[in-house]
Amino acid sequence: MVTMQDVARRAGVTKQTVSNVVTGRIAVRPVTAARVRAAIDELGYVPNLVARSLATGSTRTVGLFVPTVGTAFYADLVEEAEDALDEHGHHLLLCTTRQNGDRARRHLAGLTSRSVDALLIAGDQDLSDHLPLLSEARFPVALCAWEADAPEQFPMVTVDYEEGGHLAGRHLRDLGHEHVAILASPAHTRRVEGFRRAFAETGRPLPDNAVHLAHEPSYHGGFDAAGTALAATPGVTALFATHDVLAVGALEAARVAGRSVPDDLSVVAYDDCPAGPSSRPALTSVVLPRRRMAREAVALLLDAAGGEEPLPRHRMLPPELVVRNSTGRARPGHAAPR
Amino acid sequence: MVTMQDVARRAGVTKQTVSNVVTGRIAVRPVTAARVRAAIDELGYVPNLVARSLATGSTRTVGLFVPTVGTAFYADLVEEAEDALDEHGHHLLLCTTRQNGDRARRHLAGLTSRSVDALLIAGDQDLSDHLPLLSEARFPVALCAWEADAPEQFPMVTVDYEEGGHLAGRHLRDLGHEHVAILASPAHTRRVEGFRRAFAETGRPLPDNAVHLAHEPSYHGGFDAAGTALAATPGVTALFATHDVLAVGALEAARVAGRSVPDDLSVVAYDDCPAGPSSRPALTSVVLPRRRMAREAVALLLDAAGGEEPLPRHRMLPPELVVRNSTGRARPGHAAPR
DNA sequence: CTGAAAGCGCTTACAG
DNA sequence: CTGAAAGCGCTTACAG
Repeated sequence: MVTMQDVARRAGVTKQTVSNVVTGRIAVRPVTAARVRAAIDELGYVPNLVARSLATGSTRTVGLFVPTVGTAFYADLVEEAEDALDEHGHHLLLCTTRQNGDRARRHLAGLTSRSVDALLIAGDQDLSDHLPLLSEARFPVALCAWEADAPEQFPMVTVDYEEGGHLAGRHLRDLGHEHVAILASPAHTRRVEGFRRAFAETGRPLPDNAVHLAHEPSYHGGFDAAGTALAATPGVTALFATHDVLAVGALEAARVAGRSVPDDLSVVAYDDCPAGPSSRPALTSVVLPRRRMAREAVALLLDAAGGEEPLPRHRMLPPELVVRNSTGRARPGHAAPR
Repeated sequence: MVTMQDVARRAGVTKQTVSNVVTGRIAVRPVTAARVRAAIDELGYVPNLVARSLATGSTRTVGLFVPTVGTAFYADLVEEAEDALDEHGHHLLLCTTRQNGDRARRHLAGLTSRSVDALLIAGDQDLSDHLPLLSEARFPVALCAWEADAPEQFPMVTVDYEEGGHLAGRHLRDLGHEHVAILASPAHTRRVEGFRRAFAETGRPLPDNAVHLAHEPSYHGGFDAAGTALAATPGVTALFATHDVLAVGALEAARVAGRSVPDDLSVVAYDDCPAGPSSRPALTSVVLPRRRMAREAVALLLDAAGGEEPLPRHRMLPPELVVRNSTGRARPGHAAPR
């Protein structure tokens, strides 16, 4: 391995000067700098970042916790975070927590001993119980894609999940739907709240039993929940699924039940995934600015790593409703009498 | 930050002894060890891995290059690699190359200066042109999920892509299909070769124009290619898509063309993705042992990082055909005369 | 089994 | 603008 010392010798200077031209921290006379650079090229010198890290305390590496990388949402988030990090010369240490508390804990220890500059935690599904542990982290921590109650102590950029639900509800309401069912994953309380609000604010709140919990966040979970919902209340004219995969299952359940979408039944989804636009019919869905969120979260994190107090500490990005072909006007004939 | 020296002072020993109990490299008298461990707990000492890395030369960190993390195949591969790495106390530096040669190159430099122990490159889509660069890597490199010609110099574990195509072809052939079309991504040459072989070996090779290239590896790419294929040769009774997403698009194209699957048309896919089992009808598909592949690749890589020569250097895992509901017997009525 | 010394490759004040 | 010295927190022979 060729070292800074080797370059110095070759260029006829001291290694301190080499360090100066490499880091650019202190200006070096142009002729000298050129000689040093030539020596670097000739020798193929590559700075040893672990030595630099030991001296400076910074590794230019950040950790990223995500529940999984197997959904379009988190896959996009990871890729965008990586891009943003790359632009700042940082690298990414990935940990997919996958509902495994021990792994998360072990990784946290690993990140600590590796002296990462900061840690970004995306998604609150797995980490809620580890929050106390995080207060002891020796590096800045930031949160993103957080749907549950946000711990005040960490900077965060997230999405207005509740407003997303509200958009979905208002859309259905404006289309004249009165009898609707909700297919929800247990963690999606905000989305459900927002959806309910859309109906409550016109004086027609949804009944408690409008919600049907999916036993798993998958096609089958959606299929089963939709089947139950349709059987329980035949008068239902619209379905709100708190996640796209649930909606795809719901589409099939509708077909099995002899309901045609959107004529006999409207379906609105949440968290746009690739299957959404390409399913039949294409799903109307709440879409979250996940890439933008990842990018802003990284900026926040890097600010914190640089010792700056990020302001504002908590950002909330707005969702959007993309109307496609799975929703239409309520057809009175199908609504059960109140 | 509490250091080894602090622990030593507290325990009344020298830091060398602390090092010995932490690493376990040299045995320490039980009473002493206990005293040291107590001091570690009291002080909350965490070993500084970057200092250790500088001294030992090993970072217990490996790099992973994947084309993307946005498909089920690579998402699973990443998660499994992470698990396998975790079991060996290693961490994962992720780089999704996304057809961006500059990023890959920049990351390679980053990994070099960070002194990773090794690099795993999954997928040959983006890296083929960077191979020469890799020979200069200062750490072991291993390959996996490699469909193109394998560079001999690197250890590798991959899947028999050709045999996967052959399985698909034999399945269709055995079902009596004679007039088939192939919807392919340009890079999937092995899959196509294997598929052709299944027909050639019975003396009825497929015509050159049986292949229809998808303009992009997506639902739309599959939809368009299938539309073209069906229009070009109305006598076709079966479609082979070299990727699941293409097959999902093909399913819709079949519907538009008034062909019902599997009665009027059989469709077989490749590279099982979640949409496969849940599409209508569920897709018959070639499935690759991606998790097993990731795991074996990590084992290979860690062997190499440990200085061992991995044997065998090249492993090829067998694919499987999962028969679901998108394939059935050829119905003579639909086949055009030869 | 324990202790004193040198070294890993860099950066950071501090004199010149 | 350049050079000599100390230090980042560990590990690794090497004596005792």
